[in-house]
Amino acid sequence: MRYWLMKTEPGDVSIDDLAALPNQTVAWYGVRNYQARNFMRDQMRVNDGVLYYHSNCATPGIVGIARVSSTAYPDATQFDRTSKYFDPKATQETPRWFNVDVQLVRKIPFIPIKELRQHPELERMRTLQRGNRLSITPLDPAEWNFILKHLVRD
DNA sequence: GCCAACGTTGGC
DNA sequence: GCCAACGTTGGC
Repeated sequence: MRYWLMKTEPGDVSIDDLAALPNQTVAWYGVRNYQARNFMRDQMRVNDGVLYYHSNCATPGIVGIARVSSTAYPDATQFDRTSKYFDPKATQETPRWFNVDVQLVRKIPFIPIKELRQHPELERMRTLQRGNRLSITPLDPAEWNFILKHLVRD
């Protein structure tokens, strides 16, 4: 069982958008970075833990807990000419991009990135590293446990 | 296969 | 809106 932090822009699929979707599940489409793709395709398993993170917004931070609810399958948007994620080099026979499904477990009280930065236990988190731009990053179990035990208040 | 130019990400 | 950091592209 692995743990992940997955970024989304709230204008794209916010935590409330996710909560309103059928089965509270979303296909994690649109990832066009090979490292992030490989995490989904090669390492993610059903029931892996996910921290749902809002990025590129006024107050970035963790907004919910989710889980991986499918293994990876070809990202449908790569074949869709009308999608901004269309990839002319991808074919049905040799898809280039993959995604998993992510299902909401529960919304949590907002944990801003500012607060994450205050804890030495989390200083090695990939998301907090300078220059990090990966939208999907692995979390140490220790980091996951620390956040759930000490930072999640409900 | 190098590497400069370019585009994107994302915190601030 | 700025800009540092990074990934990708494409000419050579």
